[in-house]
Amino acid sequence: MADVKPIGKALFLREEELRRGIELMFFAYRDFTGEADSILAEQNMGRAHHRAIYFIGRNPGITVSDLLTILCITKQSLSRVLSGLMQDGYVTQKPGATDRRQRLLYLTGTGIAFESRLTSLQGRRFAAAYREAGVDAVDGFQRVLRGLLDSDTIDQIAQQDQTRDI
Amino acid sequence: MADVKPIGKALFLREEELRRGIELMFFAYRDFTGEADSILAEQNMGRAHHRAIYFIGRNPGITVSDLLTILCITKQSLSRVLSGLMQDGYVTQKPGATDRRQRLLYLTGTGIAFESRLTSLQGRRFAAAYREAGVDAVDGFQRVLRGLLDSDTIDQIAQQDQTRDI
DNA sequence: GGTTTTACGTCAGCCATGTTGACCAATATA
DNA sequence: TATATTGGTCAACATGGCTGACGTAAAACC
Repeated sequence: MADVKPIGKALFLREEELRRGIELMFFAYRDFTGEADSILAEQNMGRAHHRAIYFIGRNPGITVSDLLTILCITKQSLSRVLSGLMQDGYVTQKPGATDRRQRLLYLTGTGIAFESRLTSLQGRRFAAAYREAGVDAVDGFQRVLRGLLDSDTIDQIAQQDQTRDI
Repeated sequence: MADVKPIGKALFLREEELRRGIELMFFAYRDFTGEADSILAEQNMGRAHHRAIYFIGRNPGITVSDLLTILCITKQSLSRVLSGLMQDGYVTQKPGATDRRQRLLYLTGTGIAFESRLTSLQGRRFAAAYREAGVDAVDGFQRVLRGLLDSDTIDQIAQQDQTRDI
């Protein structure tokens, strides 16, 4: 029976492997974010706050519209989160030097400390996974993840890298 | 200057690599789920429905409590989603043969077709990423993702695999 | 056989985070 | 000066998490 339909068997294995990838993505993302989520909850924040803090910390002086482009949410959703973060003293803004309509976003000292706490937590998880899996695995991991991206996202990441390297 | 603090430099590269992982996870997960999200939206469903449909399809006859264990959400959250799915004819339940308190969950024909549509969409994305990245990369990808999991999740996945192989 | 535990459902209400649409102010630019 | 852009804000809504309380049927146990 097993030898009669080698093609069917191959397809079955293929689907099984694809499902394994889908499921691993789900579980890994959940566990990866879960740890940070509980720290955020202590400060009455959610993932939306985390994302804003992370990308402001990563791109100090980023404009609101650039942050919107990265996060792919509406202005209103971001605005709500940002007002909270500014009120609680994690983020400050200052008008753009050339274009004074822009409000460039920065983390405060508190914000920097908090970002660092969250990122090192997630970083430790990654470091452990990388260490277990080995260097070659890390390369493969990143290659596959990049392959999962929309082409828009790829462009966007490339652009961000350029901006940082100036 | 670059040669004076090789350790600092190494740490910088390390942090940069960890951040790259964190960001790739965020973008890849978003893009990976985004495509399915828009199909789900057409049927007035969200990701919660997708997860339920997926895991019921993957484990036909699963009990509500086992599904809760997989999803890690509250009974009430799942209940809301399941009632909707049963009302709309994607899912049916039947009492357990040995334990009649249990309500074993199954996809209907409609449910199977819908699950298949969503999974093949996500599967195609994975297949493309796997193809681009190569076989070794896929192995590395899966090893790193498994390294990101909580130990509870690892046990849980192992147990699911056993159940399916019976 | 009676008690306790388990599996599941349901009602009410809260919160975070996403959405749309409309509208306003300041400023840059053609 | 007219128009476009950047950003904020208000109202209203949906989804999907959560808690707590309570009910019911069936299984398990003493």
